[in-house]
Order: sequence, then structure tokens, then C-alpha cells
Amino acid sequence: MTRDSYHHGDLRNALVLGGVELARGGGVGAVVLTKLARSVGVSPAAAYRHFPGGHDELLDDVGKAARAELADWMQAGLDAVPGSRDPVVLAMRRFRATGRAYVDFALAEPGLFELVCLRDHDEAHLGGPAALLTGCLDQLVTVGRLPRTRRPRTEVAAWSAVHGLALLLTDGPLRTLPPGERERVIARTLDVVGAGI
Amino acid sequence: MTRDSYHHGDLRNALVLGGVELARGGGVGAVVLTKLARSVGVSPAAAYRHFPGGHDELLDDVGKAARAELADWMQAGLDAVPGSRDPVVLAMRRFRATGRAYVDFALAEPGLFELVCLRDHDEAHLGGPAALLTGCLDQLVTVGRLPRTRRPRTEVAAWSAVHGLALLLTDGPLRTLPPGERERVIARTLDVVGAGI
DNA sequence: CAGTGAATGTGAACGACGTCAACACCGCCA
DNA sequence: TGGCGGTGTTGACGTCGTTCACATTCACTG
Repeated sequence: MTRDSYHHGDLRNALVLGGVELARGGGVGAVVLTKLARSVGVSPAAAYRHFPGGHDELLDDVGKAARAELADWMQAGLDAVPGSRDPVVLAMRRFRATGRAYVDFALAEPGLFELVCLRDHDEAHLGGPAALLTGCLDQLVTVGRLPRTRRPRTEVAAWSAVHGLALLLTDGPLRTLPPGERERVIARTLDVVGAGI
Repeated sequence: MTRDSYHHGDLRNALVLGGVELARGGGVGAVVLTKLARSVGVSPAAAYRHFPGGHDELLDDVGKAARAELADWMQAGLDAVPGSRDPVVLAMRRFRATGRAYVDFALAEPGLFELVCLRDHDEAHLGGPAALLTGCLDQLVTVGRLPRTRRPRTEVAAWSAVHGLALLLTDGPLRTLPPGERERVIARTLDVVGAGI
């Protein structure tokens, strides 16, 4: 990703793309503005033309890209859900799949997942991953599995569980769990949420 | 916390104590070794005599102190639980109180809570807060509310939910929730976990 | 086609911070 | 008393984010 002419042409984009790769490798701490600019073939100061907010604004954009990847991952998880005659079973499977994909993404891309959690001042977060979750919950109401009176705030409960689990497994005390035990821990957590809804 | 003689006498302790106060005010980022040393009346390099691991080792110790405060907070929450004739009701109240206290601590001391989550290589984490949680779950088995077959890994499910909720409310997208709505969100999350166990 | 202003990039420097090495000081013990 | 180990100091370095004055290029206009 070097450069031929004096002007880069698409520097902002190149920086975000490079930032995503740095984050993928080493999390937030690896997204170093200086090195990133050099690796794109540009002086560090040039980045400030495109990110007036400096490092923070860059991280915000990298975070947005990370959230988009998470949304793709969750969508893929939803698409892979096997069908069922029983609409309740199907809705529950889809609900579980969103949570499962959230945790799987964190385990597969811990570096990017760090960015997902970082401050997103607007509700851009709700644009991707959260919309998929609320869609599944609405479906659970439609098929009669979730009483309408209990619908409000249920997304927070579900989100909290998978979010906390993902953090405990990637950054937290459970990060050294062997794969088999990890699998059972995820299953149990999703069971509890599914049963408690 | 200045000094009279050339030697401080209790520098390691003074640094940890000061670090806790810095963290209380501004989270991990506020625990600056240089300033901390100066505020204790000592040059930055002196800190390295007592923390060979440098900044990281200091943060580990501040984190230990933060976890101890969290454990105190949770114990206080448990102590405040009203009694009940029905042992099942009592056990459930106590279980809920641990989760409630975890979230309340995060909201009351967001800076310290940041340190609670930081890498604790040994299972010192389990010494305080986690022991209180497992105790409550064991009690739920004893009184017959939680089948013994479902006991394993249930602490992870419960912990994940309150941990995730605490992070969403302090650092995450829910940090701007008005107090009333925040209260309902906490209640709903604890309800789901209580019902799903 | 030439000139001009805005957009973009550069080099040098600063400040904050973690870290280290060489030296100074203090108290205790033989 | 003399020296040795623990403790603290000074000064410096490296990394990183950030800014400023200046250079270069592009696009548009007369």
C-alpha cells in the first residue's frame, strides 16, 4: 500500500483499512498512528488532515469497521440456522445463533472485538449487531415464545450475557480455558439466557 | 503523603494506595507512574525498586486492591439481604444481591471497576468476588432451587450477565441511560438470570 | 494556457510517559 | 569504624500523539 504520486488519493480509507489489520493482530494497543501512517507511505502528520480528531477519531472509524465485521459474522450465523416446521423452535434457534456468533467472533478475532467495545458515541452500534438481536427477539414475540409484556429490555439481558462471556473468555480470567470446557461454558450460558427469557 | 527522611519507609504501599485513588478518579489511564511517584514525594525511578515489573506490576497490585473493594461491596450487599422463613426465597435473594452489588459497584466506582477487569494472571480474582458467587450457588443447590446436575458452569453464566451489564452501563452504549430506565434494565437482566438458572 | 487558492503532504519539534543506567545517600552489622 | 546492601536521585533515551511552518499538487477560473 505504498504510493506513486505526492498525493495518496485515498488516504483516509487506507489508514482505516491498515488500522483494522493492526487491530486484528494486536488489539487497540497495536493501532499506532505513527507506524500506521508510515506503513501506508505517508508522514504521521498527514493523518491529521483526514482525522481532525486525531488518534481517537481514527479508532472510532476502525471500530465501525470492526462492528461491521461482527454484523457480517452474526448474519452468517443466522443464515446457517437449519429450518424447522415449528416456528417457535426456529425462532429460538435463531436467537441462540446470534449470541453464539457474538461469542465466536470474539474468540476468532479478539483484537477486533476489543474495538467493538470501544466508545461509539452515536448509536452506530445499533445499526449492525444490535438490529439482528432485536429482530430475533421480535420474532420470539411473534411466535408466542416471549410474552409481549416481557419484551422491553430483554435485548439488554441477552446482550449483557454474551458480551460479558465474550470478555471473560478473551480478556478475562477464563481466557485459558481448554476448548472443551469453553464449549460447555458457552452452551450453559446460552441455555440460561434461553430459559430465562 | 510526603516524606521526612531520605528513605520513605513504606513506598510500595504508598504507591498502591495512591494508585487506587488515581484509578478511582479516572480509571486505568489515570494511573500514571511518573505523577504517582511525584505525588508520593519520590522520583519516578524509585518506584522500580519496589515494582521490578514496572507499570504493569503496579497495575496488578492496584487491581488487587480494587477487587478487594469489590468483594467488600458484595459482602455488604449480602449482609443487607432481609431474612425469610423460606430458605429458597432467602437463597434467591442472596444470589440476586451478589449480582446487584457487582453492577452497583461498577456504577459507583467506574474507575476502580476498570481495574477489576484487568489481567489477573493467577486466580486471585477467585479469592474475593467469585467466592461469594459460588457460595450463593452452592446454597441454591442445598435448598433445592438449583438441580445439582445444572450446578457446574452456572457461575459463569451468572457472572457473564452481570459483568457484561456492568460494562455496557459504565463504558458501553448504555452509559447514558437515565437512572430510571437503568434501574429497570438491571432488574430485567437479574430476572432473566434468576429465571433461567 | 497561466495563475491562484484549497487540499494534501513533509520535516522538525514538543510534551507526556515508561524505562534504565550511573551515581548518591542512609542505616545496619561485623 | 568501615563497608555493604537497600533505597532514592539525576539525567537521559525511546515511543507515541500532536502541532506548526512550509512545500507540493490539483482543480478551477479568467
